[in-house]
Amino acid sequence: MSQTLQAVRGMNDILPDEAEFWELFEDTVRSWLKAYGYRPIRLPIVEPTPLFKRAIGEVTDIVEKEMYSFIDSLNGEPLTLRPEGTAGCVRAAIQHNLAAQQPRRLYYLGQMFRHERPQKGRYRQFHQVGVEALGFAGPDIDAEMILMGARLWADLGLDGIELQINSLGQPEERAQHRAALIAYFEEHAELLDEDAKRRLYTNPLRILDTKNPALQDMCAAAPKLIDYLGDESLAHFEGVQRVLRDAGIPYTINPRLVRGLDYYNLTVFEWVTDKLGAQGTVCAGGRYDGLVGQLGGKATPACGFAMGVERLIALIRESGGEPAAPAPDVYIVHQGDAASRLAFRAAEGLRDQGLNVLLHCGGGSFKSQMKKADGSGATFAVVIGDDEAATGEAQLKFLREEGGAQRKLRVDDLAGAIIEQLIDSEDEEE
RNA sequence: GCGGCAUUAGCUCAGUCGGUAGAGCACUGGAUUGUGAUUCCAGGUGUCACCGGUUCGAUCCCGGUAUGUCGCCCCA
Repeated sequence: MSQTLQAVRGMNDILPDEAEFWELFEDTVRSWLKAYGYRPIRLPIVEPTPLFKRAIGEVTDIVEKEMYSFIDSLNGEPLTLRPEGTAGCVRAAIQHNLAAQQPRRLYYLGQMFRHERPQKGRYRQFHQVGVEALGFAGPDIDAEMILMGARLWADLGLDGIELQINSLGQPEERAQHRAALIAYFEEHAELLDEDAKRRLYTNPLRILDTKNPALQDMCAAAPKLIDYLGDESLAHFEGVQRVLRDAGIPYTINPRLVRGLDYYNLTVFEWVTDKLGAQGTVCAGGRYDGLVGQLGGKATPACGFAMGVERLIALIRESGGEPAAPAPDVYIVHQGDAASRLAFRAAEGLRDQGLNVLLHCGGGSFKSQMKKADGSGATFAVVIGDDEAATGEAQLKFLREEGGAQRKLRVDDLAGAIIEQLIDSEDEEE
């Protein structure tokens, strides 16, 4: 294995077997999004670096140490490979006034980049489906987004994905809580470990997430954000929960659920599985009412979430999902110049009728060609040799049974015969 | 970014107490010079991840690097 000809660490090739599986996944996702009225938006992978600093927050891990940022050597512009999708989506919405007249439901799908240490479910280039709703203020859209998740898991045949929700309140409520929290931790400074000390003034909420057992009792008694929420925030949170209860969606309120990005307020939620090891969050999001204004747009309430495609696909695999390799309807076997010319004509004629056709290329004996025909999974083989070519005919052989029947037909009659038999066998299956 | 474990054929893996390596699957050809999946026969397709050290000799021992993996961190 040469060291120079390798993909960049943490950036994976998705080979055909896997890629077909991805396409099936994407088909499911697109029709699911359509069912909720979401429309696609396609955004650049590269954005100006300041966009992410302003949107995500200067002191977050993402911005501090995980972004692929560089200076465009041709014009000196600071650019960054997008580490998440919301910032770019909001930038586009502001630039094109998307939410000015009416609320918008938008989605996108594509790669994101973060320079983290690769691990299962965590790669440097990874893919997300992002879903954003701009211009909706009430808890109804938050709740609908959560219901969407539940439906998608069902559509994908997944279970055991658990919902956690929390409310971060409004910035001023968070600020009060944060001050109280820092004061509380300062009182217990002698208990704090190095990690906690590092975060004390940058991201004290994260201390609550500690896995250090020595800190957990102290954290359990720390000031709770929910006690700092005002009536409006509490009502919003209750509004979300009422829809969840009506829909019969089980959830747990996780007061320690904090987002890694600064722009969230009010509702935050996460869908988590315990089947993927350390990277168990497959979908997460929340409300970000301040972001549009913060990025220079007219104040617009907003809510969104993102799903990790690699993680969901790993989970589908974990649950026994296997891609059914798509097989052609027909494999055309041929030998000799005249036969080859007739084979091309036959292949295009069959494709005209909507059939999927693999035309054998590369020569070889009938025997080896028949092996490839079988290996392709095709339902039929069409065999054309000198004899058939002389009369404009072809042998049509059914491959999906032992010693499959074979009959000679005019090339122009192949499509009709094949389609007829395909329909018959579909009827039998039903 | 930190720590543990791993890396042998296209794939899944075995093996060599240090003497340059094997199985299954897959693949190629043949068993009827025009027919597959079954069966039989033949074929190894490999820088034993890379670089260096120890040694008469290293795939094996040691060090470094790369990549993967598990956990930490972080997060989708």
